[in-house]
Amino acid sequence: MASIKDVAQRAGVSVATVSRALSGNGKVSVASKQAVQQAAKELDYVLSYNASSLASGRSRNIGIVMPTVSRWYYSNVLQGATQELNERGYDLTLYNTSGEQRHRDAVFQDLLMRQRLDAAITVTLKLTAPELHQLRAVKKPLVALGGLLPQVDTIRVDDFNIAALATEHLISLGHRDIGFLGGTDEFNIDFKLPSARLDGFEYALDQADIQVNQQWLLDADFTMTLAYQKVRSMLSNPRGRPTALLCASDEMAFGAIVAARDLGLNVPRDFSVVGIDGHEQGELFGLTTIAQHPKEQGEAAVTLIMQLLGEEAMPQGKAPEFFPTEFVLRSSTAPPATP
Amino acid sequence: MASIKDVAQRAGVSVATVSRALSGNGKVSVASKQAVQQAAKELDYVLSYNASSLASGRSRNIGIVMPTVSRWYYSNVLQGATQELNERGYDLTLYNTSGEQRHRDAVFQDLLMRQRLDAAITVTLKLTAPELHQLRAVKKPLVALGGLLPQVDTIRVDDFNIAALATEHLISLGHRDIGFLGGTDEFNIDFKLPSARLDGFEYALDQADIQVNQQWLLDADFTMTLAYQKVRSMLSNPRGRPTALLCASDEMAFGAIVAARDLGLNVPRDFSVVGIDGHEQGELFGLTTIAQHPKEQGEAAVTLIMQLLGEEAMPQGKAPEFFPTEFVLRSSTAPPATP
DNA sequence: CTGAAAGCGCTTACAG
DNA sequence: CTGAAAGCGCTTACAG
Repeated sequence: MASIKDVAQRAGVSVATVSRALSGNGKVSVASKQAVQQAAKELDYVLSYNASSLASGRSRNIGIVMPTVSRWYYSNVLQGATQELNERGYDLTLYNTSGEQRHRDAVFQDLLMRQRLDAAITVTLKLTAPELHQLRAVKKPLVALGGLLPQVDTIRVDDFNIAALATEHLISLGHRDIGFLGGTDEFNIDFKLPSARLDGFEYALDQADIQVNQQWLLDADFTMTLAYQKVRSMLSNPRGRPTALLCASDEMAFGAIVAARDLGLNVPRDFSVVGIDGHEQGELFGLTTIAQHPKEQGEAAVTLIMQLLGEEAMPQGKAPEFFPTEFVLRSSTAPPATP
Repeated sequence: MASIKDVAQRAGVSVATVSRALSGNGKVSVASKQAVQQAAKELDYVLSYNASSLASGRSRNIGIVMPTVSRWYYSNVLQGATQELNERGYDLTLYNTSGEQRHRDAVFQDLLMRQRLDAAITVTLKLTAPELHQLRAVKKPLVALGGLLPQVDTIRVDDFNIAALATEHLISLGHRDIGFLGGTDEFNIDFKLPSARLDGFEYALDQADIQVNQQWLLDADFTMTLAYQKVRSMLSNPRGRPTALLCASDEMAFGAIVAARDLGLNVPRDFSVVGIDGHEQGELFGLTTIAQHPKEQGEAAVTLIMQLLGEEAMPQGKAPEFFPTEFVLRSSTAPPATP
């Protein structure tokens, strides 16, 4: 591999001039610049970023840590973040904490600790105290997406109010028998969000003087398949079923809709369903939902990182506390059929 | 930040010994090792990977380039690859070529060219000649997943035979009026796979002396939503509709099934549907499909990379030409209703 | 605008 | 088992 020395020699200038010509830092005469560029091209010169980073102290590399990448929310966050970063000439290094504990430990103890990053983004991760300590030891900017980390800049939607709003929508349509399909405890441990959504749901019911029916409080793993089973079972209960259901994710809402249909129920006439997410497939299912725009959340995290790195101006005024969401009214909700 | 010098000083040894103790390369006495580890811990020492990589020539960092990450196939490949890499103590750097051309150029001209990688994986990318030249200039191992790159180790499924097999399944059930829902030209340009699937479909029909009905050759963008529209339109055609449909992706097959149901058709009695992918939701839709295990493809790509890097032993015998797939028979296919 | 030189923080023959 | 030292390939004050 040609190094900067080879280029300098061929162009008849010093390595300092090559560095300046190629990086754009500092003044270089047009003639030198051209000579350098030509020499670099002829030699297929490729800059060593390790050397460059070591010398300059900047890596132009951002880390992102998430519990999985193969789910809708995460892959969309990643799509947004990677596009924004690549566009700015930054690399994105991906860390996945899924799998065994040993695996997660490796990420925090080794991978993230190697100073290759200018900053890091964590997505819906609840870190242990030692993990947070380790992350801080790197002394780089940190942004949390979705989860709430102590003393870390956070971008997140208002889960409580989203759930309350969706519930109020159902109540205002006339529903009083309303179920909730949230996440299992497993998810609450890591993400904390399903419980905020449940809280919002219960708050809205309480405000309307409606009792929560414990039988209609379900949980699943955010997938369509398990949601289908749970909802189908609930709807088959001969002792009564709700007329509406709030789901903590759109994919679970799809499962709920399919389950209702398979039982011969008409959605929304016999059974209303609301989701939370804004999944593309929601259109096909006619799903009423609250869109949270994960791709834009990923972009926003990158923008915030750039501001913390001083690469971009801080916005004037105070940052909004919550990332904006949007109520999307479609055909899966309607007043309950009059008995 | 504490550097290796600080650790050496505190532990009362040389930097060489610190390096050996922490990396595990070379012999170190137990006493020295303990002193070093303790000093490192007390100082919150974090290794600089840039310095380490520069000195050793190895980055322990693999690049992966894909056209998007927010689609089922890609996010699963990524999930498999990142898990395998993290487990081996490797980083994964993600490049996304979606978006504007300028963006794609940036990835190939700048990001990938910076020698930060030990190797790279491209996923279903058809590279231009200059792009391939640039990638080669880096002189690192390269593995192609899904696409076929000249003179590059490739992992891919046998698209032609998969499609032929699925088609033969329908023919053997008694279908003769069979449609195909593939990818639009846009996808063929980048990926090349939809056309291989179409070829396999046509081959199977030809073998059975069945004429291809051009009216039933549809294309979409691999999403459920557009597939729904296309299939619904085809099924509504008063001049006749097929009794079965092969879809080049499971998500499109879901759209097809929903479209048929919305028109009052029974799947599979009135209309059989086969997919290609092995999407988790297939179970819920009862979709007969051919599973291609993208997560495992991602893992296999990593294993191959490790072999090329000499980190793992090459397998004995010749590598199989194609990545294995699996026929999954469920309830979306049946003999056509007798007219 | 340009070059010589120090320095970024490691790894690794080399000699002992 | 250990240390002194060269070297990895850049960037960037500094002096001109």
